[in-house]
Amino acid sequence: MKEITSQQQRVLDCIQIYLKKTGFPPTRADICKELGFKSPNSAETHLRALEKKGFISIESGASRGISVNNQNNSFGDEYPVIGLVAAGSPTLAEENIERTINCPKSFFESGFDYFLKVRGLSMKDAGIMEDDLIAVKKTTDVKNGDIVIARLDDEVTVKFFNRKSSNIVELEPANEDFENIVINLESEQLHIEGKSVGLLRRS
Amino acid sequence: MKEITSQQQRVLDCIQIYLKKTGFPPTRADICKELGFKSPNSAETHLRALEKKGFISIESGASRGISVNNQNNSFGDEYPVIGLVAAGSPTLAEENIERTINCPKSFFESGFDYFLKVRGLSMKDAGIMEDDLIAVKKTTDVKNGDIVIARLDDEVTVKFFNRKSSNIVELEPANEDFENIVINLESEQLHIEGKSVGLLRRS
DNA sequence: TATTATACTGTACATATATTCAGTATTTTT
DNA sequence: AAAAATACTGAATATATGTACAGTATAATA
Repeated sequence: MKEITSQQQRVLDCIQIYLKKTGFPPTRADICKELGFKSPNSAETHLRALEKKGFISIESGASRGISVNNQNNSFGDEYPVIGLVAAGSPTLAEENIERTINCPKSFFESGFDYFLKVRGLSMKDAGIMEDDLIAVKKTTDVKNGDIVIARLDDEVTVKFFNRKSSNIVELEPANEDFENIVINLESEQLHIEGKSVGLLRRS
Repeated sequence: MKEITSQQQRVLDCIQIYLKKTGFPPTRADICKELGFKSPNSAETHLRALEKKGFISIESGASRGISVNNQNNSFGDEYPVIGLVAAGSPTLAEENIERTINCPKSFFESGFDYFLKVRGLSMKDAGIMEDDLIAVKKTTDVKNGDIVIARLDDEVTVKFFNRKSSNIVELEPANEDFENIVINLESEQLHIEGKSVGLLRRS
């Protein structure tokens, strides 16, 4: 993102204010009226400069086809909420999507991919309760102590990850009533779906 | 707001999806293309119906001049994050605002007013851990069992609310290591700041 | 039973709008 | 010193787009 000039900043501000006020972007003429330009080409050239520098995108030919490239304050993404199905189909299968939640990707620091609805209390001492929504980032890059979403055969589970040796992994619950799951990677298959990067509770 | 028909809902959804995807509203032709209509007038009549029912506004003559009448704008609002100061100044004083989080008001079902950053583990069995952010709705209308943000003298605390009788209120922690706080309203002042309507954890 | 709302197709057209071309002038970069 | 970027005015134009008009048909309402 190159440097913006003061006039280009005025145009960019104008677009955003117009958007907030009306719900749709301005035309070249609107920008001229707002900023006192007398030719639509004044707005046009500024728009092209802003596009070139990456601040906006312009859809060619479309009227009011301006969109501001701002990931900070745009709530634009629908993230699926997935039930913790005990057995069966892969995690992101459509039939498992209960609903979606509108939330910016940056809402959880390292970004995330979906929400997982928690069943049971096996992680209660880590503050994860029934029906909580865990923000899951899809990754296999997990460290000891991470809360991971793991699949053993067809069972999906949320536990602390703890690699004991190159072949032995322990999945540890945060609840006295549950026991550690010890996995020998030579004889058993462990699939790491992702790790928890946050939590959302709506009560 | 009158009742919406299923087709009108499809058109409304189409507008919002288009907005999310492109950053600007669709034309009549865009809606037709998306929903399979063969005449722009199909979109037009649906739009007029949606306008009449109050779901959208249309600026006459303006291309793509559609705005969705939605109280939670695509831009979220900035909500303050407040530290749980053990003693002193009123909760929403500016010097207590650590930072803000951009989030739509409707993110927690009943709406909320600010985030409270939790200190200590007195509510750990309710799944509330250190540094968690509680979404607080400012209200004095609380029921037994609600998690309330209460102020006793200058001390702010988060506990379960339990009214024992007209004069006696108990504030109950969710942790064996802590004890109930019994308040006689005749001799002591209890101020209910609000109640928890959700929780956000970023780890 | 008449009327209104819903739900479309299809055509037509005025105008809203993007976009190009022709200039002028100043500042910044190479 | 030449080239490129910035910052405009002004006019022209192709087309993108809203919107009206003419139909058809069904369901809901008064």
